[in-house]
Amino acid sequence: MSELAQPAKLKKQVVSEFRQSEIITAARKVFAEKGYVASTVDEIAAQAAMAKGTVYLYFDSKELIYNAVLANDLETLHRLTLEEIAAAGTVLEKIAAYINARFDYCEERRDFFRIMFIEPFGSPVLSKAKAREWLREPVRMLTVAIDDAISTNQIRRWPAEVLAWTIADLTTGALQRRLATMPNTTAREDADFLMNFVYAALRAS
Amino acid sequence: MSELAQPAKLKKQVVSEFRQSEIITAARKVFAEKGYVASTVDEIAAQAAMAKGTVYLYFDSKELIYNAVLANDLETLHRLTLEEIAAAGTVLEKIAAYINARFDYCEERRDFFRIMFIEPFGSPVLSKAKAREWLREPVRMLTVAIDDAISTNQIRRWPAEVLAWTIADLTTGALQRRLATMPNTTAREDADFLMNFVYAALRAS
Amino acid sequence: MSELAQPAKLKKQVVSEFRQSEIITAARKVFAEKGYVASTVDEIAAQAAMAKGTVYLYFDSKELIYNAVLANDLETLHRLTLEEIAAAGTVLEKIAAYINARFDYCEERRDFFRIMFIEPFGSPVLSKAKAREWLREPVRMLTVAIDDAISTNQIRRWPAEVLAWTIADLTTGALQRRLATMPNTTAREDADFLMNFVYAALRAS
Amino acid sequence: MSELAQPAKLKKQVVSEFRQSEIITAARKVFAEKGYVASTVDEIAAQAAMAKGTVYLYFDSKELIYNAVLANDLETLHRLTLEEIAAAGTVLEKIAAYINARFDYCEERRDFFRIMFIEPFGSPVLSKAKAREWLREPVRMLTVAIDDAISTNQIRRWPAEVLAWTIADLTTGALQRRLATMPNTTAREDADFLMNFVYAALRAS
DNA sequence: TATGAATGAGTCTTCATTCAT
DNA sequence: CATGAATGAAGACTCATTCAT
Repeated sequence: MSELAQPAKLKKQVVSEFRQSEIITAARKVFAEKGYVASTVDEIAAQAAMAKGTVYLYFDSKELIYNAVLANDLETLHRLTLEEIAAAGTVLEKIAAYINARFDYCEERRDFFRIMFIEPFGSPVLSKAKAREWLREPVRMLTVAIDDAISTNQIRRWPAEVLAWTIADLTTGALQRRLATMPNTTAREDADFLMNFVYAALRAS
Repeated sequence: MSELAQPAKLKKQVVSEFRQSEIITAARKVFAEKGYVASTVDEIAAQAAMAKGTVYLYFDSKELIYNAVLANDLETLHRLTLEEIAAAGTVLEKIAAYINARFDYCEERRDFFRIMFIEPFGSPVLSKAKAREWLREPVRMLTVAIDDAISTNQIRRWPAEVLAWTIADLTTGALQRRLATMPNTTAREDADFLMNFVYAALRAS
Repeated sequence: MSELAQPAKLKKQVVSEFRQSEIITAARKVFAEKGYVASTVDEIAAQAAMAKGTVYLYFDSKELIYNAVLANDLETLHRLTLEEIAAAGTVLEKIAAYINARFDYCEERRDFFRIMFIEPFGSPVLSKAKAREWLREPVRMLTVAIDDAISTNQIRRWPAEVLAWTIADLTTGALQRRLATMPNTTAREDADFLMNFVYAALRAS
Repeated sequence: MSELAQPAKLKKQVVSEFRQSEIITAARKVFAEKGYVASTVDEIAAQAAMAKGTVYLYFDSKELIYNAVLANDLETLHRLTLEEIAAAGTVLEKIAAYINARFDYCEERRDFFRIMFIEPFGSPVLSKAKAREWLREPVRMLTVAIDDAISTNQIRRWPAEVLAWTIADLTTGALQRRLATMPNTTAREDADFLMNFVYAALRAS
């Protein structure tokens, strides 16, 4: 019985997680199109091809669905970003790693980024402050790398933290622009431009 | 009598405009805190210290209040930005003019900028696309100036339009950061940093 | 002073009554177009070319305006109808008097009749029951005349009261039809038809 | 399983239709008492013993509820009237058919008739003109029958169409009177009276 | 007396959440 | 577990009535 009980429980969990991910996927799409407030649980349920009541079996509220959508991608993005930065060697490579990680994930998860940029920061669900939290760590890694590079005279003496945030801003701005318009440049070109731009500034004597 | 008749009529208009501006001011604050959807006309009325019905005497709908709030500041910002850029001489000065105009107005109209950055682009009222419209003209002016400077070899050969948009991104990003957090740098410092950063990149050989 | 006081007071009354009749005239037009509920006091004031507050100086509520409008015409119509019937000699003439009085007044006071026929009888202001009250007296006069004519064998033996009400129905129906459509017959023709129709029935052996 | 699947779907439809008819029944009563404008959706919901939201599950707006109420009975009445007239042989029988059809349905559907007679013709939902539309066809049938009878000298030479409308007026008037007062005559007596009255007029030499 | 700006109660409609089946 | 019908709280907007000028 114990041999069966465990798997049974696991199976149940697996099913539950599968349902949750179905809902998250559906919700991501809906939220990306309309934003949090304008999206209805009905639409999410329809998109997930299940009944509204079923959605509430797996999430206690619309807000928690939203949080789950964000947490899901935000954590992945966060982890990827950190890994790429950590793996990079020089400060320039680390900066490139940051920019590329964001661009790559944006390509892959267009809907998620749309939500990130759509959502008001007065929203009940995603305070811009909280979103900024998630940037703090990669930015700190860049800051450290920049500080390091400055102290070894590899790059010009800039205020490291502000510079790191600025790199984040540049990246965010470029991605937003890509999402909001029909861009006539490729993501690669945009990313390359950003890197060249930053490099140029850093090396400037 | 004719001396009195005219002012009487004017007085009415003045009062009406004053009421409208009271409402706009109140609405700006409320919208800045909660965004368009989460704000209620009741709250706006309360903030303006008048009854809901009174608000509807001066604006036909919540959406029109919102439009008025934005139009009011957006046009001023737009005009100021264009004027400053036009008045500036060199490309570097024009870039500085753009950045400074935004920073100055942001200091002055913190609530307005909050709305600008809060509002979802799926919002019924302010599509991000439309907001971007307002940037198009100043960006074009910068683009022209940059192109010009490139062709006379004053600055390094960058893709002018992308560069101009990037400058806008940088500015927007820095302002957003200031609004979202309790900044420990002054606006002046932030603006100066941005300009130095851009200058450095432009001059880079 | 007493010589002046009286006329002064009278003058005031005259002005007041004039104002009231201005409002009644305006209200009659508005009510005729939209019915009681859909008409606003604003519209009535505008039609009367005075401020809304002024209207409330002379009437305490919208409902009282409505009552005044009806009372005004209803009493006139009532009086006219009774007079005409009383003045007529034979039963046939009395019936003709009833029909003609209604047709004539409808021509003259189209708006009033519109209101009479527009207004729902669940309306807070004019219960159909009350409107029917006003018919009771002329109908009774017809009933008496009919009874009389029957007892002297001038006309066929009909149930007098029902017949009288039926004559009223016929008249009302014809007038409603005239008001609701663009009639291609004259009022005279319609009235004559009704009279012939009734006469035919009465004389039928 | 297929035996069960079908009925399951049908059951849902049946329930839905039952709900709709519950709402229509409740709404008919409320509208009959107060007219369209003065009736609130809250009252309809209360009368139907359900929550307001439930009403909106089955009808998209108050106006559509009203339309459903009318369509429901108006079409039935119309169909019944036409059938009865068509089934009748002589012109007198056709006229009797018209009058009887109306009287019968009025007995059966008192509330519906109340609405028909209540509603202002300035109402957004039932213009008197539209209500008159529904009379056009039965009246035309009577007109044809009358014309026919005249050309074969069965009845006196009356203007056929006006006569037909007059018969409709008589009927409507009598029904209104019955609804507005506590009649001390039976419907049968009233209907018989009308028919005798019309017959008398028609046969008059 | 005349004005019309101000008020706020009342109505339709939407939608997150619950719960009986 | 799954369903989706039912609920009712909340919000935009209207308009009869009041009142300061």
